[in-house]
Amino acid sequence: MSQRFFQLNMQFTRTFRKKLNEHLVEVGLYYSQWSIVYYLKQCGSATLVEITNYLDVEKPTISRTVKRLEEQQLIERLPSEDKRERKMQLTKKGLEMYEKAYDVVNKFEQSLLAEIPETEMEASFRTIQQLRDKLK
Amino acid sequence: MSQRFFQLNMQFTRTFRKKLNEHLVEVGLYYSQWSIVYYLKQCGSATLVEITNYLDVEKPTISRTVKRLEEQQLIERLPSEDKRERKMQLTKKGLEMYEKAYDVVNKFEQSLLAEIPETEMEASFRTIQQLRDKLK
DNA sequence: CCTAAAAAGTTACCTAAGTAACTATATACC
DNA sequence: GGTATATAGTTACTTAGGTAACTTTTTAGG
Repeated sequence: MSQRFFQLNMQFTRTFRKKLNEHLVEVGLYYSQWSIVYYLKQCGSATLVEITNYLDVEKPTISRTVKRLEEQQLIERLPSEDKRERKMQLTKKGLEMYEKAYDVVNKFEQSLLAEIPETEMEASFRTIQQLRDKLK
Repeated sequence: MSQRFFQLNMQFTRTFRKKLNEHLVEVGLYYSQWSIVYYLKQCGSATLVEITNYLDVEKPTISRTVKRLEEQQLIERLPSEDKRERKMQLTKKGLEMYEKAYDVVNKFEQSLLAEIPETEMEASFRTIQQLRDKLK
C-alpha cells in the first residue's frame, strides 16, 4: 500500500503539471514560470536565492527560468546594495500576466477539487506536509 | 488552502525523487529506471506501449530509458510476432538489480512513513487517486 | 487484393530539474 | 589591512519529461 502511494503520487504530479501546462498555453506561460510569478506577487520582490529557498529548486534551474521571464519582460531587476544579488520584481506586464494566469490555474484546480470532501483534503495536506518535513 | 496543496505536493515529489535518486546511486540506478524495472518484475514482460500506459509517460521518454536499461544489460528483447513492437523482460542481472534496488526504495519509503497514522495515509491515497482519475 | 488508416517505435528538439565547477562580491578574522 | 571563507549567481553538462513529425508494420474496408 505504502509503495503504491508514492508511485501514484509521482504519476499524479506528472500528469497534473502536463495538463496545467496545456491550460497555461493560452496565456503563454509554463508552470515553472507561474510558480515564480506567483511568489513575486506575494512578496513584492526577491533575490534568486530567496526564490530558490521558497520553491526548493536548485539555483541553476531558477537562474534559467528567471532569465526567460526577464526576456519576456514579465519581471525586472531592482537596484541593490549587494552587487552579487539580483533582486527581481514583477513589471506592469508581469502583473497583468499574474491576473490572467491566476484565473487559469484557479479554475483548473477548483475543477479537480470539486466533490472531494474537505476533511479528506485536510488529511492529505497534513500527510504531504509531514512527509516533506521528514525529507528535509 | 487548495492552492497550497498542489504547490506543496509538487514540491514534495520533486524533493522525494531527488532524495531517492541519492539513495539509488549506491546500486547504480535512477528512479525513472527503477519504475520500469519494477513494472517488468511484476508483469514478466511488456512492450514499450504497455510500459507507457502503466507509467503514464510518453513514448519517447520510455524509449530512451529502455534503451539505457538495455545498454546496462538489465533488460533484453523478446522475440515477438508483431514486428513493430519491442517486448522486453528483465535479464538475470536485471533481476539481481531489482532485489538490491527494492531494498533501497523500501527502506527509504518506510523511513518516511514511520509515525504517520494509517488512516491519514489511506485518506491521502484516496484523495490522490480521485484527483488522478479526474485528470484522465 | 490493394489502399487507407491505425499502431509501435524512433528522431529531433523543447522545457525542467539536477550536480559540479566556476566568477565575483561580501564578510570574518588574524 | 590583508587573506581566507562564505555567499550569489552563472556555465556546462547530465537525466527526465513533453510535442511533432517521421518510418515501419499491421489492420480494416472497398
